[in-house]
Amino acid sequence: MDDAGDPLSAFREEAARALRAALAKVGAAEADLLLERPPEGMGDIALPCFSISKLLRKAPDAIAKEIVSVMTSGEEMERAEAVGGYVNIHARFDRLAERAFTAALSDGMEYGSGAPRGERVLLEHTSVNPTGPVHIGRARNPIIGDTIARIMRLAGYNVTTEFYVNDVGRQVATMTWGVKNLRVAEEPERDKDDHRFVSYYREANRKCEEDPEAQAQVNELLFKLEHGDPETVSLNRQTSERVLNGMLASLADINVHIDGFMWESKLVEDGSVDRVIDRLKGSRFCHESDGARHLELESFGITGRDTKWVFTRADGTSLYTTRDLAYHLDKFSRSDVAINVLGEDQKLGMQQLAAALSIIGSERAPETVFYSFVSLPEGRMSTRKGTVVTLDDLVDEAKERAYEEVRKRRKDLPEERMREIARIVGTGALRYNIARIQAEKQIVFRWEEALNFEGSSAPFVQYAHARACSIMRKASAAVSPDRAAACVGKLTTDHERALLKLIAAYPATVRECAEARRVHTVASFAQDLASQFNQFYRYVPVLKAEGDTRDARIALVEAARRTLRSALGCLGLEAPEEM
RNA sequence: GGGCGCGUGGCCUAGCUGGAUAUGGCACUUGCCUCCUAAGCAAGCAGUCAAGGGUUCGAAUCCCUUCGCGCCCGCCA
Repeated sequence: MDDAGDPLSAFREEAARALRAALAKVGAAEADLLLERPPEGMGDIALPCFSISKLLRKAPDAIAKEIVSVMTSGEEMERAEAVGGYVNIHARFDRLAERAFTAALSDGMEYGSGAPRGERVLLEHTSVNPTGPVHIGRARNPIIGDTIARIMRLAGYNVTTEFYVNDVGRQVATMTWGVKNLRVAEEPERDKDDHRFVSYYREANRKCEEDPEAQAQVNELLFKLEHGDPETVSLNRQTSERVLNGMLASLADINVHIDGFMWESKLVEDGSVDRVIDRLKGSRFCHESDGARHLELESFGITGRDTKWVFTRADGTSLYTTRDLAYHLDKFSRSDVAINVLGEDQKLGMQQLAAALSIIGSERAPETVFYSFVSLPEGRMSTRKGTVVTLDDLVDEAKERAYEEVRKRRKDLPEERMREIARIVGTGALRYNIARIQAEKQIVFRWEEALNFEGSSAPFVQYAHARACSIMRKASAAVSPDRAAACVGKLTTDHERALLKLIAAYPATVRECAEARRVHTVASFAQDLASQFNQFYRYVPVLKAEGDTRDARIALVEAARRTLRSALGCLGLEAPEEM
């Protein structure tokens, strides 16, 4: 693996080698080398000696001291010390700084990039029913999905994102029936097809609840859909496509763009679903009752009231999960790693899908990132009931509030520029606020939190970037990597050193987040980096410094700027040059 | 009834393959713009890491029980 882009790797490897050798010398050659990051100011890498203590039957601190005394020195290490049962190793700052500057300031490759990897990653996200506007209960999906894609791409993975369009199910059929048979008087809240058609969807649902005849008609439409009745298929495709386009416009507003689409109807039309059904029928887990077929999954660790997994209705038509099974087989044929971003309500479904996959002999299973729902203080959102805050409303409100903030401080800017900054800052605040929280935690949506413009927020990070840009504009020229590396000795203050160390940690952070398919750690890294930069900015003059010191500081600002921009990019946020 | 997840200062949150004084932010109080943009910086206030038990030299982290919240257990998607 190519670690040229990671300034810390040489130090980490040297420290690991030295520690392993030292462990052998003290008679603990077989101990695991679990290294961790010590607290601020206590070095750059640490070996806890507590588990070794069991092995050697000695006090941890005695072992730490012994290890330190037998450790060899190296190019990358400054010193090792024993503190409270830990061996803390400090990196040689100059070496680290040289490597960081070389990696961060070289043109042609974004800082943080990992070496290209061979495997194809197919990342499915969002995939919501095209029955109405994207609301914030769903908005977590595109934000998490798009951010994972960006992080993984930077880390070197070959990622394609895909949206699975559920255009053959009952929900869409209900909407299509409504569009065809109902007349909805109310004007849509917005002149967009997702907002327009959701009224028909809601009205159709209401009708179905009170009128069995309407319900029967929807069922008939559903049957025609699955049996390829041209007129029905075409009308259904038209409505869902129009709603989908409305949703995609909303997603584009928060900088989410999807590479490809798979229409569920295609899997029905091209026979993939029938082939899957045939394979399931041949399984010894397959049973039939009243014409419907199901798999008995009790032996697959699935528990509850019912362990049946139904895959064909009595009329022979397929169900959502059956079609999803066909979709997964298709995904496997096009990728080496398949990742899904799904709401936590899909957990059982995914477990069943994995069981079904193994039953039909697939060696592969998708990897899934689950997230909990965003709810309102008054409870859960529902498209059908209309208790939603739409993404479009949220984006408008964010831009409006950000505009007020811009106007407060930048009266010098032309209107158009103020609007542009407000857009960047406002939509950024939204994305950041979702991305910063661990996927499995529930979120209760509150306007004042979603549109927070200070502290742990996108604007905080963007502001640090804008400040760095401001310095770079005023500095006559950027500093070359070689020139920067030559004056690292001038970086002597704690503020400078702490900032540089954070910058140096960026590539490893990106790599780890990509591997763990984790988003929120990049958000907190960005926050830490911005905070450290702001302290540096406050206490360390750059433009007023002279000679090598000035060049070293300009190089540090430029490295910070590039790192901030890249981290913002991972989060799908724009990096404004002024705010 | 069963399964999965979450529960950290008034509010939001990090840490959770056990380990060094539990991380940041919001709110609140108080300082800092003749100085590269104050969307900033600094200081203060604030914690029985849901509760109880267990394992361990050591538990926010692992195990058990209980409580609270969310999600799921459809011939819906």
